[in-house]
Amino acid sequence: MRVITIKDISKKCGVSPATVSKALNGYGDISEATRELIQKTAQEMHYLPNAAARQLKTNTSHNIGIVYVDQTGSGLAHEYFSGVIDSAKEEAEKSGYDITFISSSIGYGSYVEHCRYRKCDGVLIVSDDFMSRQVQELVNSEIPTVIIDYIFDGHSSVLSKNVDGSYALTKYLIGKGHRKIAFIHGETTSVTSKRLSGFYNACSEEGIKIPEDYMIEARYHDPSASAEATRKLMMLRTPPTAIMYPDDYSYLGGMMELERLNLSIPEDVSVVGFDGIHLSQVLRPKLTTYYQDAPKIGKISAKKLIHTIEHKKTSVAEELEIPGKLLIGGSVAQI
Amino acid sequence: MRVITIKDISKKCGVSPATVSKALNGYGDISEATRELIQKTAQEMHYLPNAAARQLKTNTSHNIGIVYVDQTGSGLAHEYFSGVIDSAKEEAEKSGYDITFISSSIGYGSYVEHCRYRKCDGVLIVSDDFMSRQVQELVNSEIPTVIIDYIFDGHSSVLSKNVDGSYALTKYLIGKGHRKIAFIHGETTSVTSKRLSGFYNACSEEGIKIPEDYMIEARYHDPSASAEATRKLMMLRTPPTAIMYPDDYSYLGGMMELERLNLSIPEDVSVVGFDGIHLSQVLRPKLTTYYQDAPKIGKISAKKLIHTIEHKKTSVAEELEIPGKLLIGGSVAQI
DNA sequence: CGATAGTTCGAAACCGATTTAGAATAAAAG
DNA sequence: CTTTTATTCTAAATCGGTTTCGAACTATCG
Repeated sequence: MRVITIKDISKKCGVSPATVSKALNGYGDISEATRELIQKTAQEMHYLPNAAARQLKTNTSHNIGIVYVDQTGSGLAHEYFSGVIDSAKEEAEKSGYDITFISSSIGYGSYVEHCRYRKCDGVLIVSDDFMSRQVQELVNSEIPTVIIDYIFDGHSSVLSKNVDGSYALTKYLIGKGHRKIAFIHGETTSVTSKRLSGFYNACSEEGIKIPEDYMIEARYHDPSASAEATRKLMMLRTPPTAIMYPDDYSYLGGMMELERLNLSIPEDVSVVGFDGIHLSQVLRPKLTTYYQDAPKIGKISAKKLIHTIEHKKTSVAEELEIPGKLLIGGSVAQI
Repeated sequence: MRVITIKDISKKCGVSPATVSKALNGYGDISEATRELIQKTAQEMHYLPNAAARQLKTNTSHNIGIVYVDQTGSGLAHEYFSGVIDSAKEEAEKSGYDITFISSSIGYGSYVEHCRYRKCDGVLIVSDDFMSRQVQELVNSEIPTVIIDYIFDGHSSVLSKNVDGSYALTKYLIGKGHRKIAFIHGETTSVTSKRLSGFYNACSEEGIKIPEDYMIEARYHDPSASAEATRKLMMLRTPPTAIMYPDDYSYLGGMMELERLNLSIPEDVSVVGFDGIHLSQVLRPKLTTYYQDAPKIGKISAKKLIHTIEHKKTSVAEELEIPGKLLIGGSVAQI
């Protein structure tokens, strides 16, 4: 049998299509009796609204785009981002929104155009590269956006309590007796500057002065960049006794490099990460790191985005900070 | 300014909307001159077709659904599945297909209904649970499907060369002198039976008889199931010298359990996994495992699905086997 | 009882494209 | 110069809903 449309129901019920539409969409000017009849009939006939028709007329798709750009090319394999996306998806679905990936812009001029073509009601931006023209253009477009792990003025962001996280890690290291602490930090972004200030706060509280060559920039999620930074650090006249990595994934590069240099963790050098992905907890020694609550971040950002979509006028931009947790492993030695 | 429609272009060019549509879609009955004019104008005006309108009329969405069910609840965090999905996405986008997640059926009766509502031209099924009614229903629907890691009669599947993989692993163990090999294998599925036959082939070639209690079923991607199985195995009067795990992720459970039992790898017991996810290669010792070419699997399945969609009548169901690779780590001892 | 208000419903326009069937014109043939 | 054929274009229907505005009817009120 053909696909059931609103017209089929209207015939069966002896009412007009307009009435059916209203009955199904909870309009007030339909009597209880006909509403029930129509709903029952729709059920019986396995009626399924036509998303395209609805979208065409209402100009909303109940679709959320996810822009996920991963410069390092490891795809969805980043556990942290995967976690965020996955839980955002779940949350969105609860409100009847589906997820469409806007990762690529092939065939369209840009992300914005891709979103417009698919009429995404809103977009979640999870990216490694917020500086790209395409992302900028998207953020400045008419499409509601929520941004993960980055701050754009006048837009809502969701991120971890980065200051706290990095502060906690630093404090922990200091508590273990470390004074010569190196920080391999990510490229300059709003997140990085927060982590830096957490770091400096902790240091200055303890009266510790960090030499300049202990601070090295290395791209997030890029093990080889962190490997190189690690090498540089350990080559210094006075190498650090502890290294903070931009993230757990990057730490893998450091780990390998230390292996190559025949240095063992934590005997020769202590390390901490950031993210608390599953991976970090199965390494030996277990990595001491700051857990970012990816599920919560995803959930909150979906909620915020949907709220923004559905209350365009009243909704205001917010910067939402989600608490994480210090995970203590065995990667830091007492000295 | 408003969104540009085909009508705006038609006005500007002094032709009918019909002509514009045809010019833009490569119909033959349009003169070169007008076609060029129209295309240029469309460019200039930043025309973007309305996906909904097109979909409504043509009844195709250029949208591919991905059903990803993850019973274990770890979401997209499974690196293998993430890899498959990610590369399928990339491939699909090359052909102008977008990806919509059909993971949930909340708000719809079922996956099929969800797909029908969004008018997915086809569906990629990546699941932990192919026995579920919903998946069955979807596979038996009118919607073209390609299935990852499972075989449904009359449908296309893409999977690794499981027989070879498990054969290679077993052979490797035997080559290292192992005779007492236990196999913690996944639940009964087409994939599992292939892996079992690869295993038995290798064993019988070498004249090795595996006792029944060396064969334990444990759910795929369930570390705790594998942990329990590991415990059982090591409690046997004559425990195995080597254990094969259903997959790398499950191995983590085994790893922890062996740690708890104070057994070291590979000195006390040798282990191998299956999947070759990144994780397995940063563990120490590095896990010996069979790498499944997730990117290739994703790519091929997207290709096959799109081909099926675009050549419904001529396309035939295929079972595509993608070769993987034995990754030799340090988790197997010579005895 | 006529006027007014309130309920319930339907006609019709509309969203933006695609596509069929045929019109108009030009070119070729007789 | 008429007829045929090819070429290029358009009118109009259509996809399946939503929504406005008014019609029809019933109930309420003075």
